[in-house]
Amino acid sequence: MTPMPTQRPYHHGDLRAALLGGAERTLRERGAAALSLRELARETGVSHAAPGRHFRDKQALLDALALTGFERLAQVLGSADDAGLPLERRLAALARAYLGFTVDNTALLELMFSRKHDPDVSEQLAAAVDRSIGSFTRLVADAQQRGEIVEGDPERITLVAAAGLHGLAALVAGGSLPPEEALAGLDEHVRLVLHGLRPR
Amino acid sequence: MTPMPTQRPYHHGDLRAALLGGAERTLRERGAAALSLRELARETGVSHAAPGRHFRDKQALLDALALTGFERLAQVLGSADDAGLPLERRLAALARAYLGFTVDNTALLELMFSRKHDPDVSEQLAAAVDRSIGSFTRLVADAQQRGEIVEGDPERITLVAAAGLHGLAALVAGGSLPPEEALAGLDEHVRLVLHGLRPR
DNA sequence: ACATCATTGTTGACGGCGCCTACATTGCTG
DNA sequence: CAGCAATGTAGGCGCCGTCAACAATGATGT
Repeated sequence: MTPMPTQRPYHHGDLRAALLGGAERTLRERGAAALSLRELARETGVSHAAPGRHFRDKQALLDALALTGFERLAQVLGSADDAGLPLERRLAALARAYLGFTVDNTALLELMFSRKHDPDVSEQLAAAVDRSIGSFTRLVADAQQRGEIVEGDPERITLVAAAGLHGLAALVAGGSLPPEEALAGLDEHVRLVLHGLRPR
Repeated sequence: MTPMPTQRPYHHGDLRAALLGGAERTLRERGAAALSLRELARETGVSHAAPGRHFRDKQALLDALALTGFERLAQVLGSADDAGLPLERRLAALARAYLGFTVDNTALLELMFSRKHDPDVSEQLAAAVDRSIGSFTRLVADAQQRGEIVEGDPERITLVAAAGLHGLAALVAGGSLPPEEALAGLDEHVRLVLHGLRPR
């Protein structure tokens, strides 16, 4: 008979998902630098080479994590966007959602924007990114159509609107800006982006 | 006699500086992940444990690099700031300097904002950061005094002005935004930050 | 049903890494 | 010029990522 009946069967069943889950856990708890494939394998209860069957190398695992990150971000932003809201409140809601995601997933966010991605996955990644910023794109398009914001290349406008937000997110993710401070000043931040720094 | 008269003497002379220089070189050429203390020691012509005499551990070396980065950034921004310029051009010059530094030192910039710094160096680091954003602080203070921008907490105003810029820098450093694109749209970006997205 | 084969897991090994300890050489200081 | 602190060397430890060879399993076609 098998030595230990409580052992999982030889085949795990869904090792890939288990690895991704475990990886995101340590990512959240101890950061990306602390992520080791061997430790991950140990925690998941498989041999140290098992992860290699599902991810060509460590970077492939990180790429997969980044991809799921963008998908979740796209979903968060998508459900936070309410086209019925007045412009300023609509943008503020999006901003709050984005910063909330950042605060809850700092290490993941760093990963998502870290440039080391395999060209193979870059396509999927680019698509996921598009879906993520899609909420901002829609907001800008709507507002322009209603004449509520300046005309001009919508892509650039979106970039201006999103860059400020991403700057805050990057500072928070990097530890240079306390999350509370970023969240507290958000409404004011949105107001200033819309109305500009010049006096009325 | 010594086996090889062309060899450096037993003591290097200024190993610490040599290590920092070599480290920044590989940082620039192959990124932070590719930086290995042993390889660095090899390239510098010392034994693999020699770096340990000057940097407690790898993170200490990275911290020192980040510190020099902030000092150089502060200098770049300082000499790019011309208090005599009209507001918009003055801000644009600062923005261009910041983004230029980012493009020329992408990996270093990532390091500078990466949160993993030893509390011991964090003080020095914070001071260097203050000197870096000092240029923006001064600009905001001057402009407020002249009534050229809105009143209110100068720190928050500075944050709004700098966050948009840092967002662009972070996207460039992370590889999500091509440098040319960021630089090309800079003037427009500055204009929109000052005047806001709302129509006049 | 069952042989065959692709998939998925295991074991063992290799070289590289960061870091530590013990020791060697050098420069400084009294 | 003796002694000591600073600086470099040699070797070893445990961990890492990756690879190759092998084992178990599940799926497929007849």
